[in-house]
Amino acid sequence: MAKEFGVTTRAIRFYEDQGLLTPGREGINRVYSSRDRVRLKLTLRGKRLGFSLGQIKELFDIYDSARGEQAQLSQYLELLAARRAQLEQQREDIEAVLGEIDAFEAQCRSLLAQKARRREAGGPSSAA
Amino acid sequence: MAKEFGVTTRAIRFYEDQGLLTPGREGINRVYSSRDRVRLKLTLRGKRLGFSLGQIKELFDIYDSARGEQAQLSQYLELLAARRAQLEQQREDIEAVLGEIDAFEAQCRSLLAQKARRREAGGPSSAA
DNA sequence: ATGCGCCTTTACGTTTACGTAAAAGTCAAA
DNA sequence: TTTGACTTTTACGTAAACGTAAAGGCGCAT
Repeated sequence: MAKEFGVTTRAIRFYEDQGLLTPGREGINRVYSSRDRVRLKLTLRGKRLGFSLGQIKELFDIYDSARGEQAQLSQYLELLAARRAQLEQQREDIEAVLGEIDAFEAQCRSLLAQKARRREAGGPSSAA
Repeated sequence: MAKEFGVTTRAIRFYEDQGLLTPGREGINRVYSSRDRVRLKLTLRGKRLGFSLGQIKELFDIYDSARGEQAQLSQYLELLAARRAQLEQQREDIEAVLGEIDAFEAQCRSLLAQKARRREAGGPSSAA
């Protein structure tokens, strides 16, 4: 599974220690179910978004106990709302940074074009 | 400035150590320019997106040496493209997670509604 | 002069998320 | 049966990003 997802076995076992994965055993060897594969995928996605393993586990735990009492359900809804807010903040941040990157790229390209024109006009000299 | 941005002075000084901020001095005391304020804002935004301080510094350094040689400019464009790719991946991830949160929220709400109906119909008993 | 509040530097401590051996068990091929 | 490839557990090490004292300096109000 490590190769499959491009992570080390150490990382996978660490996720297991943290309760993110719960592989079965065949004798002593670990057997990963499709559930584990999904969870690993979600874990890596969470990581790409800057979530801590603890936060990711919270979400898993929530999902697992979806049949809890209504008080707990309400609590889950709260947590989900918090996550949603964070993600929307991130989305805003991403739009902002992408915009700035666009601007800076354009600036770079125009500088390069300028230099190219100067090379055509003024000859191959690099002097001013 | 710490209060202004809701971070500790320790964090601010740490960012300075890492070369993200470069406050001036009045005698021994630090004086933060508007440039520092902008950089702190960008730093915090980067952090919300899961960038490391090192990555953030790279972007600052790039921005600072925008007047480099064309070889460097091309290199900068490469780095910008890499960052853009990462951000677009994150955007995808965010959309996916937001979608899942929506689904889970809906599921939660329907469960709560069900329970509410049962309370109306079957009386206040919590049994099945 | 001295206490108070604020700033400064220095330095060790902590958490997170693994990396990196080390030592041992297992299973199949040669 | 021995070797090699793979797995397992155990455990110490590490980088990042600060937290948290500790110890002292600066200015000023009393």
